[in-house]
Amino acid sequence: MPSSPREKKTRLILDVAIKLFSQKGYAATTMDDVAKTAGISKGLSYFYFKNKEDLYMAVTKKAFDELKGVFREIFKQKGRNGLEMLTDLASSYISFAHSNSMYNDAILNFMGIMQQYTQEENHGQIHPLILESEHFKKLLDIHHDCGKLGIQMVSQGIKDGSIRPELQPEVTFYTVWSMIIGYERLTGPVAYEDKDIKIHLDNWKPGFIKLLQDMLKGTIQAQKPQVVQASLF
Amino acid sequence: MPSSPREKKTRLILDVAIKLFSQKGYAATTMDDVAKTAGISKGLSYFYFKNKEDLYMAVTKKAFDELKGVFREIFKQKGRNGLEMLTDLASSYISFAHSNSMYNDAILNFMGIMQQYTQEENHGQIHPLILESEHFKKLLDIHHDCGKLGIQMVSQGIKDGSIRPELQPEVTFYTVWSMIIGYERLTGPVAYEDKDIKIHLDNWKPGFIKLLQDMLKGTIQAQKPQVVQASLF
DNA sequence: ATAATTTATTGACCGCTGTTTAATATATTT
DNA sequence: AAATATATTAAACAGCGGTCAATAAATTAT
Repeated sequence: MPSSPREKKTRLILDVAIKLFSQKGYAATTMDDVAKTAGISKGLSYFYFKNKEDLYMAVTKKAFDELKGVFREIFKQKGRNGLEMLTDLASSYISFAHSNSMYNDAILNFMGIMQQYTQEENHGQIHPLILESEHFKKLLDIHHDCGKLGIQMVSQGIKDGSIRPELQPEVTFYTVWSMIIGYERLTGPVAYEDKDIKIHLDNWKPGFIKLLQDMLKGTIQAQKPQVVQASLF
Repeated sequence: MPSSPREKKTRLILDVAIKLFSQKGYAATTMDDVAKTAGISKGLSYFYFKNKEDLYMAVTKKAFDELKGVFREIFKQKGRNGLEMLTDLASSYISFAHSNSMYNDAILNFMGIMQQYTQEENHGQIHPLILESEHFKKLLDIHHDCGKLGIQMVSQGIKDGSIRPELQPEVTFYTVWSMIIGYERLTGPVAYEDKDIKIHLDNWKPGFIKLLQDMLKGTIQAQKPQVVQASLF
């Protein structure tokens, strides 16, 4: 890791951006702000990053790098079946999103852009500079890598019998992923008291995880989970 | 419905905003744009709406009104069990979001704001003018109404035996709601071709719905669904 | 070593856009 | 008809993203 002076300064700006976005949010953070905090002129920021969105995409890439790390960490641990992996994934993502809500926002934002990107009719709504961003292209790949890892977890679960066999791994994973993403969007707002119906959702998570597991185990309780790797212990 | 001249002009601006936001997106639509298209001066827009975000909140309220309509429509139909209602809800929301992606964006955006709103540490990140917006307060209520209707659907399903009885309606509904919200965020991006793993998700929806139903029916297949109301036909 | 060229860096400036405001016209009430 | 409240406008303001010409620093070539 030689880390050229150029890379160093890029990182400096990036770190400042991460800090400020976390503190004040993306919209409320100005480019003057970033430059000032980094101790450089505003113009120089635009030498290292094409524009504000490009900087945000760089931050988003950082977020996805960490997310992919979570996926890989879970996947590489031995002695656990697919169901346990996916349970862990849900749990870990929730922790991840809570400990770093700015990263979560960035990920969700990117998914929104991707959605428009894949819908012809709304293609033009995306700021053209985003699509040119090098980071954006990389992000498409990283996102896809996460998907592949998740699908492999489901496949693993089907093999080891912890997940019911008739499911299609791709469909199943993305359904699980939907749940997780959606949970994060709702997890705060739902804790809203009411007179008519008592909503006790301070601890919604266990019920959520339970439902997720039941969905994966399925209606047929026939086959017993057989751990593929007893391994190591 | 007297519809005073003031209400009329408010509606006019709102309709123009809906049209422009749908065409160009919220960010790319300027207030000059809105005013010009509505045939009024820009300053007048600020007489009817506090600011741009307030206008967006008004648009978001329209979106939630329609959404609540979907919830109520499904709930009031007789002769259907809870599971069918929730299945229909998922299906209808997906259609709703596809036919009007701007409304979907507005709803998702609002959920993001709510999330920050309920997290003390990020409270300050919300633009203070949003919280002052009359529409924002109303939105909190409408969102809650939707939640109540959804919870009642689950309760109904437990009563009529179409949903497994040990579930907590609140937790279950919000888990279902998470799935739906998450699905919409992912539904485009996922259709991404790959060499290693073939992902055929052009028609992910049926699998998604199937998993949702299985989750609700649960592992115990014992009791047969008994339709509560045969009614009317 | 020195010239030439590429890479960093600055600060001033531009234009757009959300927002405000003073002035004014129109409608409503007294 | 006066007084008051409601609409409406045009101009101006301020902040921010983004650009650019000038220049300094570093690197390469001669």
